[in-house]
Amino acid sequence: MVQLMYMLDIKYIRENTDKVKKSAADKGYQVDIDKLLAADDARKKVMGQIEKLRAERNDIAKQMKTADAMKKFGSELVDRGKAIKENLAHLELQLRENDLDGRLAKVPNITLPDVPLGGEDDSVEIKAWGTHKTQAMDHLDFATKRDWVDFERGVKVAGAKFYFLKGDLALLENAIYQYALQKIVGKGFNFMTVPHMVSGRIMTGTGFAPRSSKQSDEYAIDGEDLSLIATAEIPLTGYHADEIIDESDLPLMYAGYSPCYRKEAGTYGKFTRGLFRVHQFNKLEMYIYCLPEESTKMHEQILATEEEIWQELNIPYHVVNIAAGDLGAPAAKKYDIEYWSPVDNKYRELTSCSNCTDYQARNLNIRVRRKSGNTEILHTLNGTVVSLARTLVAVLENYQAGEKLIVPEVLQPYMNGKKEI
RNA sequence: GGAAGCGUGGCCGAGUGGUUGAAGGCGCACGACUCGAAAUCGUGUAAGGCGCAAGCCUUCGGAGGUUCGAAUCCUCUCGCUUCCGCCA
Repeated sequence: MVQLMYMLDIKYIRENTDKVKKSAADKGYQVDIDKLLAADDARKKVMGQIEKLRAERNDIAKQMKTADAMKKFGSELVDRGKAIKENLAHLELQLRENDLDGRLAKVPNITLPDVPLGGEDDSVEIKAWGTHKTQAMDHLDFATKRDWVDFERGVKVAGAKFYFLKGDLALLENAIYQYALQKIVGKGFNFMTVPHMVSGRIMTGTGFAPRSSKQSDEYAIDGEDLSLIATAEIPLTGYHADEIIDESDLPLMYAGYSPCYRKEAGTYGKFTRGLFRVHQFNKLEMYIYCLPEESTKMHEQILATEEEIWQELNIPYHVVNIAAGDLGAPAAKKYDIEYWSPVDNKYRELTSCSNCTDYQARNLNIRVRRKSGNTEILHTLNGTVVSLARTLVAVLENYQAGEKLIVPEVLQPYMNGKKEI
């Protein structure tokens, strides 16, 4: 049932070699496409020989079915069959050693035409909203003073970058969650809870590395084929793995809430203080399965929904079209929303939404059945509704009033009507 | 964790060594009937690879093995169900 599925279609790579090479180079990936194509050539050649032998084997089996033939040619056919078996074993070993799949897995998704070239600094601002505040107390100092957060005991219990949220700040996190959940359900997203661990196949299929110890940002469970999820995007992608979905059922819009576990190795520094970059945080994520021709439109819709939230929370932000060099392997295009930090006097990442086109879907074998009856790989997209820890940072920086913190108006219903805490 | 049973196409479900890539049903598509629809009838309908095509090959949870030949027999493995144990 499970076919060989590739990150990118070998046929597509063959027909669009230059485009694939360029996208990989733009993204900064080291992949030798020529070698990959050579491996595919070799594979095809061996496959041809194998198929010829198999055809002969099947033919012999067919002849053997009648008792007559068995009497007449029995031993002759059996001998030929035995010889074929040996040859096949030899050729099939060659095929296994070719490792085309392994090579294909390293090819990243191609980028869409309107993705800027270059690295992190080359991302393009496409919109800015709101009025910047010019001054505020550091969120960690402010929250620590109010006894709202305890990193020291987080360290004692689990290690650096683990924390406890306490009292009104913990309640405020819940209020943000409730507000965002109502918002997204109102938009027609189907809310679901998700497994917080996934198998290696789902992890890699979504585009995350499960346990390649060094680069991996994910926590793997020792002795099990399980990793802690880094985002609800991962189980939400796996949800429809190996399924064929009727065209009339698309788009499928899901929302998942989960803790997100990330090693964040080597990211200590000035701008990662406090709650901004931690090993565990809660996040509400939206996820869409759609027709290939609709993914661009869906991407804009996801972005619009994200913007609506920051406008209602009245937090100044801008939208950035992320440059190729800063895109992960699965994304064809990505928008980040960054809020204006009056503490750091710069924009800092708050949410992110990606169009992964057919990359994740191909890898996990998720297809659409067209009205014509044909099947086709569909497209997937993901976007942050709210990432709670970072949203708290943004609110803490933007809503200070002396010793107190104003509760954003849209959150007050979820804070028992309190206007400040 | 222990025991037993099961894993077949978009879905349900036959099939226990040789025209079975797979009966039957549902669903879906097209056609007929109808003013139109429902119902009914007819035809078609797994996915993937190679090939201009004819056609060939692969796949019956996964990986090995036995055999001239495997959905069917053996081993391992994963999943599901039921019973027992444990427990929120």
